[in-house]
Amino acid sequence: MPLTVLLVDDEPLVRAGLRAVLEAQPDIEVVGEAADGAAVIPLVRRLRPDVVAMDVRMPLMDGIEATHAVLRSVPEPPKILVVTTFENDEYVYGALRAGADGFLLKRARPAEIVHAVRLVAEGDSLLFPAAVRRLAAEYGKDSGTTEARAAMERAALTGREADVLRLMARGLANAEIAERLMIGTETVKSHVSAVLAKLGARDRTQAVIAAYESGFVSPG
Amino acid sequence: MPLTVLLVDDEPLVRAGLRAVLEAQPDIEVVGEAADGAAVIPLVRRLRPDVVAMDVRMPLMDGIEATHAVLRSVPEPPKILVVTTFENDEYVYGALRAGADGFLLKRARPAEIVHAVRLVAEGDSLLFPAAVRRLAAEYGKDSGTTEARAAMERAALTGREADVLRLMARGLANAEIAERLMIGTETVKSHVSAVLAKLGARDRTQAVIAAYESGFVSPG
DNA sequence: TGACGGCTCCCCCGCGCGGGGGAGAAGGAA
DNA sequence: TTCCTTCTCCCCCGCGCGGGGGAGCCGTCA
Repeated sequence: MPLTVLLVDDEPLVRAGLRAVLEAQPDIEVVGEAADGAAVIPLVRRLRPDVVAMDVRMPLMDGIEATHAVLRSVPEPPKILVVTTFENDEYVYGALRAGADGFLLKRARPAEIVHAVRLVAEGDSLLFPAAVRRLAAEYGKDSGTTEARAAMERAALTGREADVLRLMARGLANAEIAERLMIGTETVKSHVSAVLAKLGARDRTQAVIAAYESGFVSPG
Repeated sequence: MPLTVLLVDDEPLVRAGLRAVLEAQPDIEVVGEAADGAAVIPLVRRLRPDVVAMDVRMPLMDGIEATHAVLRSVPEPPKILVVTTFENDEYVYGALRAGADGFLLKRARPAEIVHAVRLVAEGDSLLFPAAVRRLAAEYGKDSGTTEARAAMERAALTGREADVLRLMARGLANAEIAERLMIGTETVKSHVSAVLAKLGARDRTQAVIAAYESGFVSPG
């Protein structure tokens, strides 16, 4: 009996990616897809998947509400694996509180994705054990950084720009970044300018602030 | 090359149990044992284990301090798997903040124990990802890295310098800070220079990073 | 009374930063 | 193929930033 998975994401591309990765496994079967949280409940009722891989950010009904609904829709609800782009997504905490069983970063490697699906399917308590769940319950949330995070998403930095921003956020000067990345300082300047433009920042300090506020980098 | 594990627990019985469970695996080798956190560092230096299974509650030096010490003892520190009896152990949150990679309940089944060791060894980000780590930091209320916070305290900024740093951390230029504080730009420059000198920062970007890392300002 | 620290303001000076251009190479998509 | 993005590197130029000085005012404390 294969491990059945239901994919829920508003982006077809992401669904296709997940499907490709998961179907490559002989014992995993993607039994359905949904583009929005509102469409999930009937699908869960009919397909009874073992795992629901759910995006947190979706139109109409987001992953938090959908998680809530799914868990109350059937007597033996599927495991919920929350899919997100940013580690410090406020929505993740919300989903956790709603009863999600695990979460997964979109930039995870294929092996990690498969791994995560198997883990939640097994009901592995290492993912979101009660202790962590309690943490989330007591977490005050609503920090107002949603704007910053949205801005960071809209920015759509390229890989190299992200590299540069990470090093900027560690206090490195252009020449130091160039040395670290083994490229010329003029190249670094180009990337820095691109980052500033995309983030709407006037100087590197504002860019670094945006990086912190959006959770692109985290203190500690 | 087997997966090497170092056991740290004040109870010999627990160590024996873990050893029995882990040694039953052909690819896992228990390379050493310690009865207290204080004894861990030299062992880690000598044995270079892949994973340290560490009890949080121990005499002399507890698992939190020990985790801290281990992570600073060698350039490529082992993964720390925190072992605890209770799920809601406050010490677990402390260990998490100290940089532990995963945790394990003593009442876990043998298969789960082996599973957990393998997971942390693989560096699986599903255990304690940054989001959960941040959650723990939030929960503990004391934000910021301990070192960074200590540095900020040592800096002993004057009231005005603190004002200026706060505005710097909001991305304001010197002229804007001057306007906001109703003082001259030259005055602001004086304060900025003082802040940089006290924080050991080379430029305002590094100062702002220090402000975030120390919890002087918080995202959101 | 003097000494000290904090806040305020001023000067000069070097330089890294950021804007505005342009341009070639590589690789994927249409 | 052509088109586009990404990454790479180059030029010039203005300017804000930060360092190094100095200085006056006003409190507190010895």
